[in-house]
Amino acid sequence: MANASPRSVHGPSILAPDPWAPRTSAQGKVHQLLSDEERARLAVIASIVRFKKGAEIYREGEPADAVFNIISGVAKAYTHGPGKDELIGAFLFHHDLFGLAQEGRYASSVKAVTPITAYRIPIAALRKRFSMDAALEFHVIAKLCHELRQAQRHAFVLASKHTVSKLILFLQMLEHLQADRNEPTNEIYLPMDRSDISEYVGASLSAISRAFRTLSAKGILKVRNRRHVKIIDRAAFEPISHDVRLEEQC
Amino acid sequence: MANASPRSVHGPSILAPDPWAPRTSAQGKVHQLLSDEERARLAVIASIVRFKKGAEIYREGEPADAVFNIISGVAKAYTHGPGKDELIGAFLFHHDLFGLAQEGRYASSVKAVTPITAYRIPIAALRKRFSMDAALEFHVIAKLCHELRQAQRHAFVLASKHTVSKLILFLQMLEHLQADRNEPTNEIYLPMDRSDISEYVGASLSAISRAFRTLSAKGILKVRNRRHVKIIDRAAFEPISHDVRLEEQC
DNA sequence: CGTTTAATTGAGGAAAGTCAAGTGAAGTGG
DNA sequence: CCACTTCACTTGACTTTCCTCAATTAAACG
Repeated sequence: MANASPRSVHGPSILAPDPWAPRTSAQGKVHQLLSDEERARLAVIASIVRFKKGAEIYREGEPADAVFNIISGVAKAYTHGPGKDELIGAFLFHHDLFGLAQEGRYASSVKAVTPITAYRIPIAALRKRFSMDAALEFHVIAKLCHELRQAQRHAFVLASKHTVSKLILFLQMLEHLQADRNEPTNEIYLPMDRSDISEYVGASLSAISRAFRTLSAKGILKVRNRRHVKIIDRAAFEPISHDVRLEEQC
Repeated sequence: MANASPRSVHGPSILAPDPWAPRTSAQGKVHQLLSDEERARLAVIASIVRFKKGAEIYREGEPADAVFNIISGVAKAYTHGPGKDELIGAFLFHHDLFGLAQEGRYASSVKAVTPITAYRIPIAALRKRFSMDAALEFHVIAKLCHELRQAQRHAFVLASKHTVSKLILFLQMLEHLQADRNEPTNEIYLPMDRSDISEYVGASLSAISRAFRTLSAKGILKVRNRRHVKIIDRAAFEPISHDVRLEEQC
């Protein structure tokens, strides 16, 4: 039920805008970066794996022997900080690529937020393909640029001072991602629970709860249920995002 | 005076660990990812540019026609958030690569923190090289992975709750980067001013000032002058990083 | 239908933000 | 070389927000 499944699954799929695409061509559009041929070739070296909700896909520090490409479901990448608490670094959706390593070991842990289906591509095989297929490499570069920008947005969320702003920015991110995946955007779907959100935006669980309350009390947002919210007052939603006091609007 | 200049400048230089390096080989080491040959080839299409301290190298949203590779000096990448204030996304040092684009436009602005010397590589030419040189592409992938991890660390800094922790994490990052560049690490050099630091770690200018004061009052740190600090009590410095209350140590 | 997990809400206290004033250092020009 | 201007940084007082801890309520699961 998670994500729309493609009509025919050809193989691994990377979806991202080309960072250097000429400005004349379709802007702001995400493209399938792999040709059917490439996907088919990758499919040969990939296997399909499944994970139950909450399952750990891999753990930080483990030897990295494969990368993953999500077919359906949502995962979270998190890392155990120097201290005790964790920080969720990213949520991973359909088409996302993860498992990139550092010194041969995974740099973060990944856990399934919903049931996951994914391609598992052994690194050795992938690397071999790299040396034979320059286009594939380039597409991975494009994807990485995309992830880098995503990380930049995350930084923005973390940097906002007020929890309400964090939440708005977070919801906007989700909405954009949803749009990129061609899913309906009249409502925002929250696959993760409140505590995941709080760990992602850098706030306490209670603060998130209160922020939802504030936004819905002001009629900016409607919380249909735990997993579905709808933007009512988009005018208030969009620009306010960042640090403008919402209080002034009453 | 900024950074040590290489004996002979062959051309652009990318320094990063190979993300998938076998565990048997030198771990944790950064490598020059480009062969002399590659650097020479890149040098042909690159030009050397200079910027004064404080100069804007490019601005967010401008058409991206070149990437840069720092020879000496320090720059900062920042972005104007949805609202009014800016967020510094990264500090860029010797060997760093920046100017990667989104939809043909720069995703952030970059300004020189100290005087800068850099290679400027036109994208068109670079892309052409990509299609002929798979190894080069792979090295860019490695560098991007490295930047991604750096962004992850930044997220950690932003996510810590107490300013003192943010500052410690930040200083640790600088120290590691310094070590990677084979510079002396008995003292940490801060090329940027306090306000840059505050924008990077997500705190107010005053808070940073107070955090320095706190650390130096506790004898953990010695602030020799605005740009140079020395870790005195490393035992307190290392583990405490994250959110453990420093107060408990008194 | 009871049990477990997720989310909300309340109260108190600590930390950081803002605003504004004061201090120190660096750089300029005479 | 020194006085002056300017900019960077520090410090203080006050306000606000968020975190912590704990108690409830609501929803999911068997």
